Amino acid sequence: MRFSRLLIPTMKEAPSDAVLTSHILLLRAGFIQTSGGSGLYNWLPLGKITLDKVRAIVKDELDKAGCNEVHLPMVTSLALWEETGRADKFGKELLRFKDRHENSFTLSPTNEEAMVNLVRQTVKSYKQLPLNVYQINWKFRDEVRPRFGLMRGREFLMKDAYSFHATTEDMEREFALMEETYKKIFTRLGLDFKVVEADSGAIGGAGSKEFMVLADSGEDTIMVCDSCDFGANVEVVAEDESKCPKCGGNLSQTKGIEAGHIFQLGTVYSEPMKAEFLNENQKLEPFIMGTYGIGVSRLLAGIIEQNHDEKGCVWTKESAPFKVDIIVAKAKNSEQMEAGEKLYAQLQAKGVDVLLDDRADKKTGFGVKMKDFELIGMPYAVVIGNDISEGKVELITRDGLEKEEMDLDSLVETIMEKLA
RNA sequence: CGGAGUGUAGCGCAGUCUGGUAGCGCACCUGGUUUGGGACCAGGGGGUCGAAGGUUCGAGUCCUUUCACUCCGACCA
Repeated sequence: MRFSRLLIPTMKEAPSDAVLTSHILLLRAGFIQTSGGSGLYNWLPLGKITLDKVRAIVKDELDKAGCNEVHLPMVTSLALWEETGRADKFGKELLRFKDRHENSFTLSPTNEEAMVNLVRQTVKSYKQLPLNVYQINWKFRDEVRPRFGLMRGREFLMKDAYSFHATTEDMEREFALMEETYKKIFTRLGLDFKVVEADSGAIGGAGSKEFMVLADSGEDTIMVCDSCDFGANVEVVAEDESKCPKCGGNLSQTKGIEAGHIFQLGTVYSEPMKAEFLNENQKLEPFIMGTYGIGVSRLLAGIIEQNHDEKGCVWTKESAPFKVDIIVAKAKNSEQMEAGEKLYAQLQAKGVDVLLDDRADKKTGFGVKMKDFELIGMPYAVVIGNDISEGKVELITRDGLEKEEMDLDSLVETIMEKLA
């Protein structure tokens, strides 16, 4: 895409009410903007592109693991919530309203009931099991205190998956598969993370694990073992405990952002909702369930909390809105502009997501383009400037801001190697 | 929900104590000069000062009420 045609309102100064690094940078770099209410954000073009990239990675790995993507309405009948008693349990966080016929509804904060409803009216036999259905959809929680930008908004994008099984053993197999799948997703996104034992909270069920993006700004405190892979939220391990319950090693405390959470549910939803299937002995049994969530929009905040410097965002390769920013230093110089256009077409032909900074207005000089590149944080920039007459350009790596002079002839090849 | 703050142009702020015609920087528009690190000069547009009520000849400023937002806490897939 062309910078001149994209709405990218970068700012020198951030709104004074933003305190968290990721919040400040995402606002300043023009990814999101406030939308007139606490915890509500407009997703501007760069933010939408990036969110879609992260979403695509989540979808790709889930589909490979055999999950079925579906879409449920954001508006759920309150009657479903009353079947499990969670209408009361969720309290005011559940935003309720009535339609013109005075029927009660809610904006979905999570969808256990709705998904169980989908399955109970579709799946009748053990032969249809196991089944893992998911959606990536906007959720709404009327948080007591929304804060920190995308970290705790009221509206947020969440991937919520639900698995249905005939036996506990099969559910545990799926739980392990989801843990591996989540590890692949977090690894592809370039995140430093830790899987920890967690409390099941309002969702209920037996075992649960959280995927923590390690960051000092995280809202959760976790205990990690220095000699094995054990980790736990302080909710489930005493904070003063110093020995690992698994191997006896030393525990130390750190902070994390909860970006994923997987649960072994059992029948806590299927029983009250009478979601049952016929087993091979022709007997009705409730589904054994698991549920698996990822805060997709929160992941963006997590990526930036972990990857930034004093100049701006440093997106990881798979999350970046564009992989390469072509900076045409003087857009009115036809030699530079033509070289930029040619490189843009070449990279596009190779399937590289590339941004051409073709801005030619007199306010937007070389300095502005560089500052925007650094603030937005694409992995690479190619500067096409005065040396183009000798066939030379500059390649800048955002992480570390290392610059190297390159021959334009071999540039595409070099970039493809770096992106591989 | 408890505690602490803040609301003045798109963003950052001054002005409020001590009432007297609404200001500054950035951004935006016009013209010119610039052009490898957020340029310069000149001119210009944009405001019911969060809202309502009150005091006063006169309120951004004083009083009352209210709303919104932020931070700390409690809460939280």
